[in-house]
Amino acid sequence: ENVSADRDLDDVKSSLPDFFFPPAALRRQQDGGFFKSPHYPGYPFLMIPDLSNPYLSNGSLSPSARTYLQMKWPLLDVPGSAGLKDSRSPTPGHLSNKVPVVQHAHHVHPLTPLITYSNEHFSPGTPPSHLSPEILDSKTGIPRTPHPSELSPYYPLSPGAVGSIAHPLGWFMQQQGQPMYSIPPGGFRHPYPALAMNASMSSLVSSRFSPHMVTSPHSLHQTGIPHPAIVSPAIKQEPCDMSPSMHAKSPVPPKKEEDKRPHIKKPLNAFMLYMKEMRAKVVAECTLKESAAINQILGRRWHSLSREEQAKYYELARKERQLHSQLYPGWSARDNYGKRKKRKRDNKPDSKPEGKGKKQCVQYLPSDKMCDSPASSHGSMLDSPATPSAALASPAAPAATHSEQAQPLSLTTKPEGRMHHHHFSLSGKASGSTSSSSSSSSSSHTHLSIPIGTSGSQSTTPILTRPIPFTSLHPSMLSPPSPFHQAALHSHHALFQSQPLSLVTKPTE
DNA sequence: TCTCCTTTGAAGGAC
DNA sequence: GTCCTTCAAAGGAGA
Repeated sequence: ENVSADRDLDDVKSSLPDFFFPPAALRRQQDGGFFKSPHYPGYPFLMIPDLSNPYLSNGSLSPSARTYLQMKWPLLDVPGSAGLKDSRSPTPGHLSNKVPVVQHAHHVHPLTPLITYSNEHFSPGTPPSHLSPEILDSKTGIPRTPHPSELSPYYPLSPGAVGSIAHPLGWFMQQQGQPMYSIPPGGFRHPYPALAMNASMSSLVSSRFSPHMVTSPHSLHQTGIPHPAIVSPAIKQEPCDMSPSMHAKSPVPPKKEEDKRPHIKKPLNAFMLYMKEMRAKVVAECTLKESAAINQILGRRWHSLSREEQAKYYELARKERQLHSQLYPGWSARDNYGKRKKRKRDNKPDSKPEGKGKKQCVQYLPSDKMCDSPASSHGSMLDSPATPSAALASPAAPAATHSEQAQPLSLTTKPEGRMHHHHFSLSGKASGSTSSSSSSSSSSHTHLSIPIGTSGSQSTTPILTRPIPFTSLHPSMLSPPSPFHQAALHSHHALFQSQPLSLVTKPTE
């Protein structure tokens, strides 16, 4: 995966000027080859068990965190007390775009290592070395403006916008080459007190971008918030405040105060984070291009992840939410309701099975289209294996799904999420996730299942799916069952022994 | 141009 | 506590 990820990254880099991505040799020189070969390119510091505060008050790594780091990344040289790359370190962490993680970890905010733009990091005066707006060119010795990726790849500048600020997760998203959030081109007037950018913050932001960026017509509003969760109205095509200059040009009168609110996106959940990271890889491996199909694959892969792997993303998501809540104390997910075009929903999952659905009963991943791989899973495969990973990885993790190995004729759980949980859940907590997905995509079941055995009745539509044998799957699509999975499978078998095949029927009207 | 599709997870409202 | 709904990302497909 590392090779693949590096390759992807290199591909991206190769398309950019050397200014942005110095030659590998130079990079190695800059980072001293310190982290040139991380075992895992992502989440180096987020995987630390003692996430609440993996670092000691003096900035050094706590023993437990150090141990974990060493275990997780054997090649990672984890200093004992001097700290990884201490903020006082002569080697700026941001010079390494490989493992930015470490670069931020040492000057971690007490809350989380993700917060690099809390006030304490924006104190007036000369910013610390790791936040220095300039990087000495190793060739000329002349200070140069760092590339966003060096600051934080997580918040690459959006087109025409300037206002990205280093995001602690930047390294995580770098491979995708896309910003997690964007800043309104014209900035905005934030509705939340916590969004106010103080002078030091503002100066830092402006100082961290090259002149042409700062002088962009869409330069960051003085009171703009350099957080990526705020989406550009230009992109989202949603009502949003504009800078004075924009107002001057716009014949459209300012809208209602409420409409001026910037669109603050929801923080990404664990799966979304995973998707962002893995999408490119799946796309590369598979000939499929449709996101819906890719997402199906990703969904399956997600379930095939080990508990530890998922835990990384849950933790990452947790940090992201934490950060988000700090930045936008008054924000509520409800605020975004109705911001996007109302999705046409069928409250009754089957009111119109073949109704407007454009792709009803269409398998995104037909069995004969193996995308030379995996995923190619049969649509029905999507119902398979199950791993209690998620359920155990996080308190909020959903219950496990079932395994086709244990259940030759597996049931699509989409329409009856709750029921699904009741039948297959291996954990006590049955989150609403499954049902939520079913509700949000009321017709999703038809895409993933092979309707069979309708018994000639139109009144009910047994949602049955016939899983594909593992042998028909591409190896890369399925992870070999880990001991954890095996244990889960075992439990699952037990479950099924006590509850044979429960047909989930979908009443139609 | 806009919406749908598809995935999981989080959050909030209703009951 | 349970259930339901919406949104977060992504980009091809279809209207």
